Amino acid sequence: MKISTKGRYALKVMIDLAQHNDGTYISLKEIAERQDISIKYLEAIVGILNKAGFVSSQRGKSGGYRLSRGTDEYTAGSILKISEGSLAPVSCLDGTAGCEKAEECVSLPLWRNLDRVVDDYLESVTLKDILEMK
Amino acid sequence: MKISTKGRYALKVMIDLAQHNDGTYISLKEIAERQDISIKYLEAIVGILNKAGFVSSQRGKSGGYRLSRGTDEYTAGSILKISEGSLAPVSCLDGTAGCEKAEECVSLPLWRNLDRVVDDYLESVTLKDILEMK
DNA sequence: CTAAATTCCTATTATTTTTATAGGATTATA
DNA sequence: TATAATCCTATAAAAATAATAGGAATTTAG
Repeated sequence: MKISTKGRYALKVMIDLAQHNDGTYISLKEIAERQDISIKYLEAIVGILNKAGFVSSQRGKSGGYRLSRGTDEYTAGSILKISEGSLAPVSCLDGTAGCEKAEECVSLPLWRNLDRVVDDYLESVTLKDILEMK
Repeated sequence: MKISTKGRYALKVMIDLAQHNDGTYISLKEIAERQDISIKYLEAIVGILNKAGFVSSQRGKSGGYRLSRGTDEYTAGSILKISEGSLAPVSCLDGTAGCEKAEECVSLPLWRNLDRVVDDYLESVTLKDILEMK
């Protein structure tokens, strides 16, 4: 039940951008040094956040990334879902697919409830909240 | 954040044994057929449950497995933790290790809370509850 | 008694997913 | 116009997951 580095690093990037949220663009070089993650791997992760509109980018010299909304407008859940693809504990709850044996599956209600519990919590926490947590 | 087949199958085995909980020993052959999982893979999974004392085994002809306690004495969490090893969303919350940068880690409180939320839910559900869920 | 059916044990293999790295094209600015 | 950045596609390395294989040990049913 682990969150992969994609999700963890995506959250770190968002937190880092939030901590340097002064309207200027922050380069991956800076983030990579602060968070101790390679620039190349960060490129892949920030690419996802960028495509999803979670960050704005500026190419070229002195370019970089910045948050595109206020820190209270991102939930932990939204960041993790975008970067991980899905947070569902079993793949039959991913997207639209759904298992054929869903009707008769005795375990499914448990997984559904677990999914709900996780989602409820992660959607209740904003990036702003995370910065203030201790 | 997926539960692996180890955890899913372990739960299936426990549910199957609960559904045939008449004091007799149920062979892996039966369970394998009902749950559509290979006997060989089941052996590995039930081995874990057996070592943990979750099931009792009887070797030899007409042997098999049966629950060693009442269905209300197993939580979903205990079954999944034994089979998966850990349910923690990040490895720094596994066992005793702990990350060196824990003090300064801005994400950690979120992961701790998520771990708590998951654990609270899964420990609140018993095998008996699962059989009655819909 | 003994053949059959089962658990138990240790390796090994195959597959998939995760975790990156590489190289260079494109873009904007200082 | 050189430099520093994002962006894009492909590839590789490592780790974890999922499963199989072969046979030893055990118990019972006939």
